[in-house]
Amino acid sequence: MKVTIKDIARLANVSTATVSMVVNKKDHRITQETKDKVLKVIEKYNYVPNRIASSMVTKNTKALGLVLPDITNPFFPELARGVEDRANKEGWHIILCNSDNDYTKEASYLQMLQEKMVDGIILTATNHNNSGNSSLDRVNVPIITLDRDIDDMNQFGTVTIENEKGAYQAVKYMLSRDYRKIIHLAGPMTVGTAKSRYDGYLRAHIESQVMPIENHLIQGKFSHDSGYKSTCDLIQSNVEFDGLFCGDDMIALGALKALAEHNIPVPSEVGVVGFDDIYISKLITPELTTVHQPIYEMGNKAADLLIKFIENKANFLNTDSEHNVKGHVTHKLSTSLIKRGTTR
Amino acid sequence: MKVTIKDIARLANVSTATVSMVVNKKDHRITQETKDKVLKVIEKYNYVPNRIASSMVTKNTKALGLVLPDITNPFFPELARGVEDRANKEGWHIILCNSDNDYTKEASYLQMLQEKMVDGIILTATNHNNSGNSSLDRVNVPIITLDRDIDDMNQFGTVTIENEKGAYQAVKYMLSRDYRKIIHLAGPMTVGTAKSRYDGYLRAHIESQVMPIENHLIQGKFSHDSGYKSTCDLIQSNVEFDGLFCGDDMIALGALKALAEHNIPVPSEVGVVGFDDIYISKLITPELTTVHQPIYEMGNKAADLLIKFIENKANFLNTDSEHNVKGHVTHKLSTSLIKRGTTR
DNA sequence: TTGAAAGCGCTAACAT
DNA sequence: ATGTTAGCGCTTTCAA
Repeated sequence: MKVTIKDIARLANVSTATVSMVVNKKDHRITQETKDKVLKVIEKYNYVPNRIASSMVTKNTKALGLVLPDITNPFFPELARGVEDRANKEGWHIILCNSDNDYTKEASYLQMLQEKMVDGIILTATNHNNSGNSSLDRVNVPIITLDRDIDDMNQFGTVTIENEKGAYQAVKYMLSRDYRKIIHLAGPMTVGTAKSRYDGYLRAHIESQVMPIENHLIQGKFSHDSGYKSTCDLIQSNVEFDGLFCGDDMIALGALKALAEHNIPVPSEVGVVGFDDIYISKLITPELTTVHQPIYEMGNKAADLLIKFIENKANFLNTDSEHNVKGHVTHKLSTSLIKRGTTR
Repeated sequence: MKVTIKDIARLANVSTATVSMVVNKKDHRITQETKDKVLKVIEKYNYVPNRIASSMVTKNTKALGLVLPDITNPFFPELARGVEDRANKEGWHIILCNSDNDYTKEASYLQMLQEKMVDGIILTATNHNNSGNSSLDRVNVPIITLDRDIDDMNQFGTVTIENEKGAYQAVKYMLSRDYRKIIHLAGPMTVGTAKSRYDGYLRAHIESQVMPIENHLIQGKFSHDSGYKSTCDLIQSNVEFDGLFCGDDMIALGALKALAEHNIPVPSEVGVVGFDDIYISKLITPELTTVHQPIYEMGNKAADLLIKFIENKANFLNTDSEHNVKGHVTHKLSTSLIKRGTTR
């Protein structure tokens, strides 16, 4: 039989109220004597407070839901770690959910998390194109979106990075290194981040007064296979190119593989640039030139904003965040170009 | 104000018991009519059942704790995914904890998880050398250890792989490919898996009647940096070797990097074999020859055993598991050698 | 400084 | 087929 607060109270000859207070360190006005007495009994009987029961009365669970596409994608573990570290610091814990970019799965997780009474949700959202009656509208706990911004307005905040600018800087750099025929191996244009990165690609060309080559945009998925396949096709089709600006690092890794298999020297003949700076980027040879995203920090910041919001230290609305009319907080982190071995 | 089961009951002109039954689909003997009526009110008022309150009375949370060293280490996301998929299938959810191989942190997570009333815990344990009065003894929920077996006997089960055999096969293969001076770049020998893999290395040599070269064992950490550094040192010191059998893939990746930087051709001059088969292994060029671990399946199996144990479908004690005297279940999955480009 | 007791939202045994 | 109600383990107000 599990020992409860009542047992401890009885065994220590005090009331449950007293035990509760010492357990939760709200014991300013409890004598050291009773405190010790209670603590001793707790220790002796290995009492574990039931936080579920606490939650019933305090109405908070100190639990956060973390919904992301797939923890197996190397981008997300670091994000998750950023979230977890911030959360854990003050005794919060996180419930991990993989949505697989599946709208239905996401919705069902969102429902589940609410039933579990999480105090807030951090969401890397699946496409919510069709605004209106989305599953997000039914969510009545604070929700912050991460990495991908979405149109739904139910979230109180968003943490993203400067996708357009990051891409712009990368492509600008490629052009400065005399790469002139740069193909963009993009992610799906339905995803906002993919679109923004393409915008950056274009702006760099325009500002540099270089005309992008014909059919420079190749849409695919954010995956190794996609990058590999696109690049093989490219090589087969005899399109002339000397640069590959990739929508993310996984695409770049796939491209590098294809290039290596066809004995095309990198960076001398073809330059390759990725996006994200996942840790694998610097493990390979040559190391990948890429746009660094502060992934860990993004997770950390999102958790931080969310927790502060929940705790209503409402001064989360300050300084370095920019707000829109609806009180929606947008926190945009900057990227930086990491020049490594896949560009000359 | 949040709408509760009472509200729904009142609005639908039924009792809370009825609402409870339809919400939980224990509605065999409720007329379709009342069911519909209740469902309509639920929908209309967007009622979200409070599972915390349910847990209070049912004494189960459908929550599992997952404690692992670091989700950021590429071995673990796949494990976590295996766990999550199995858990989610039947409505369980998981609480993710990163222990950083820190004993204190692990203990505090274990405590927290119990307070949150998880129904079970899946643990990739930090070293529990000093048996006796470990933090595990204080855990009173079912716990299953994963990947690393430990001496503590509180856990009801363990899921691991055949480390010795996997290593044995790998080294046997290297020898068969005429690599004769094989260095073992091992993980810390304090970790059981590292020790077993070294045992396999030795057995392969003995059986093949090949004498391991002097100073063939180099201990390090299971990390890229460690592999890189060890290999650089090796090259600098002019030790003659033609093979590197690595304690895990991260070490192998580091070794490959060092080799590439020193222009030592792989696999012609030096063969490299890893262990784990993390997905990165096949993204690099040349692809890494390695010992495949069914990582996802391990997570899946652990969650499966744990859930079945909790649900007391106690026939989890069957067929392909072997038991020890104390009713402890050990499930050992097999490895397989994946021959790729880093061996000739 | 400490205790008594109401009540959080729900389930399940029992009653009808 | 549906309703009544005790009680899960805790916190917190109010009283002593």
